[in-house]
Amino acid sequence: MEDQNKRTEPTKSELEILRVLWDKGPLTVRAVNDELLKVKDVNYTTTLKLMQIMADKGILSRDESQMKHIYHVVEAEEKTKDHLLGKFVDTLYHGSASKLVMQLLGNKKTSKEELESIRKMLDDLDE
Amino acid sequence: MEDQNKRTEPTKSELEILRVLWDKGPLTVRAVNDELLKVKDVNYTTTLKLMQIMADKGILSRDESQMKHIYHVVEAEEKTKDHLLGKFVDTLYHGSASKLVMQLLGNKKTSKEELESIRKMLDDLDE
DNA sequence: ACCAAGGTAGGAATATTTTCGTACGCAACA
DNA sequence: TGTTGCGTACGAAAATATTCCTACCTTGGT
Repeated sequence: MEDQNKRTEPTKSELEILRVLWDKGPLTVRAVNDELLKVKDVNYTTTLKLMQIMADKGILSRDESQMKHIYHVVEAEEKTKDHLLGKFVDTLYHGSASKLVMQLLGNKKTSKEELESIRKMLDDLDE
Repeated sequence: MEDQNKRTEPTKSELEILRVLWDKGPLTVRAVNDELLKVKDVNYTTTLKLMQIMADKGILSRDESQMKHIYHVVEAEEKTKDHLLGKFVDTLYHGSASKLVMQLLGNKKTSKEELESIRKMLDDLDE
């Protein structure tokens, strides 16, 4: 039995920070904030506070050996996403992955290339 | 240019109510609350308030001709889900639908039947 | 030695979301 | 007619999430 279910979800803001760390790897608060600033207006201490909270929760851990602490994500990116995706499928598609994919395929935004890529994955899976 | 982007997302609780209405069709507050009670402990007036707020926001509309108001969802279920799915893909998979599907396929929870169903959809799409 | 720049810590103020207490209306019926 | 059950309305409390002010520390340059 997994404990996936009682896991505490990252909030919206926390997720923004996770995305930066997933993409760029372990960073200082300053670096994370600089990334966020490219997208939205946010005060340095706000990001600091958020990352401290995330560290408290165990979502992040940090290297305090230097004055500029370096934060890194504790759980593997794929595992977190897996959890979030599972919850999403449950919430919107009654747990049916194929219903979700159907919606994706019906979606205008999904390009030919994406569709080809998906088919290839299915084929590869048969081996 | 769509206005999909500035659309205001339903909150978590609002989504729970939407799911009930999507599944069961237009209902009174009492009926929605009864459904929610199967899953969680929630006071009637809480559900009432939430649905009133949703009506204010334009997410729901209601038939007030009877004392027991009947609420129904304004926007088509598929359209709302499409929007939420799009945002999800953007947020977690940099907008790549195939990356999301890859995660889905790698997920233990996705059954053989689901996979077959997905393949069939892709095949059908070729015609 | 001092100052400036840039870092952390933490509490308090805000904003948002969720919950519920209370007032009040209407209809059935003893 | 009065009382009970079930409905709506709405303000305010409570819980969460977000933002930022202020204090203080450390390092580097003058």
